[in-house]
Amino acid sequence: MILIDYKDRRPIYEQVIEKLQQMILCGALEPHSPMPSVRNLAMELSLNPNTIQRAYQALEHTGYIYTIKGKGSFVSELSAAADNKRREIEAELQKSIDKAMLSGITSDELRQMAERCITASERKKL
Amino acid sequence: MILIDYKDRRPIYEQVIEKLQQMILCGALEPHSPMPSVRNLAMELSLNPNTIQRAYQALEHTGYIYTIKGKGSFVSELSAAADNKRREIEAELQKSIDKAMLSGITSDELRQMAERCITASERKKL
DNA sequence: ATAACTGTATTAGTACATTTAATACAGTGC
DNA sequence: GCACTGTATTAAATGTACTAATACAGTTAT
Repeated sequence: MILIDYKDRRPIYEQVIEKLQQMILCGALEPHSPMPSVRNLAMELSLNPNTIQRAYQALEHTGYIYTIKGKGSFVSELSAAADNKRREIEAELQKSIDKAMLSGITSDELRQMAERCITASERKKL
Repeated sequence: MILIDYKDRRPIYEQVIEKLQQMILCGALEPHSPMPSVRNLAMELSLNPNTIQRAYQALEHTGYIYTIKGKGSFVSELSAAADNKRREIEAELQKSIDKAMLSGITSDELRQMAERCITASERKKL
C-alpha cells in the first residue's frame, strides 16, 4: 500500500511520512486504530527500522499519531493535523504560483491551468 | 539581483538556474544580450565558478542561452524555452493538487485556495 | 517468570550529491 | 602577448541519508 519511489529526490523517510499522512487524513486509517509496528513496516517495505522510526517520530511530533510505550503507535483524532496539512498545502501552492508569475505567466493563464489540473486530478480518483 | 537562499534545501546550482530562467522569461534579460561571464557571476555571488558553469550548461541544454567559445554566453530567443517552462510549471501544479486531493481536500476547496494564492501573488507584483 | 512483542536510543560505517579548489587547455579580440 | 571568454579534470571536504548491529524498557500472554 505504500510505494517507495527511488527516483524521487526526497529522502525515503519523507515519502513514508507523506503517504501515512495521506492515509490518515483521507480516512484509510481510522482514529485509535493501531499503526503497523516499526519493525513490521520496515520488513514490509524492505527498509531499516531506523528509517521507519524516524518517520513515526515526526508523525507523533506533528500530531498524526500517538504512542504508548510497549503497546504501539495509534492514529490520532485528526482535527489539529488536518488544519496543519491544509495550511501546508496552501503554502506549497502559493510557492508554485509565485514562481509561475515571476516567469511571466498571467493570472488568467494560471486560473485556466489550475482548473485543468483540478479536473485532471478528479478523473484520477474514479 | 540573484539571491542564494541557504535555508533552501535545493542545491545552489538549481537556484541559480531557476532565477536566471525567470529573468530571461520575464524579459529582464533581453535576447542576444550577453550573460555575465562564469567567473564574474561566481565572484558576484561568492560561489565557485564550477557551480555557475553547471548552471550555464543546463541553461544551454534547455535552450535558454547559447554559447560562443571564447566570446561568452548569450540569451536565446525565448520561444521554445517559454513553452517548456509552461509545461514544467503545470506539471508541478498538478503534483501539488494531486497531493491535496489524496489528503481529502475537495475540488471546490482547491478552487478557492488557488484563487486566494493567485490574488496574493498579484499583490506582491505591485 | 519467560517469551514475544512493542517503542526508543546509540554508535558506526557506507554511499552519494554538492560544493570548493586548483589547474590546465582552447578560442576571441585588442 | 595579454586579458578575457568557455570547458574539462581531478581532488578534497562536507553534509545527509541510509543501513547495521545492539541494547534497554515497557506490555501482554502463556
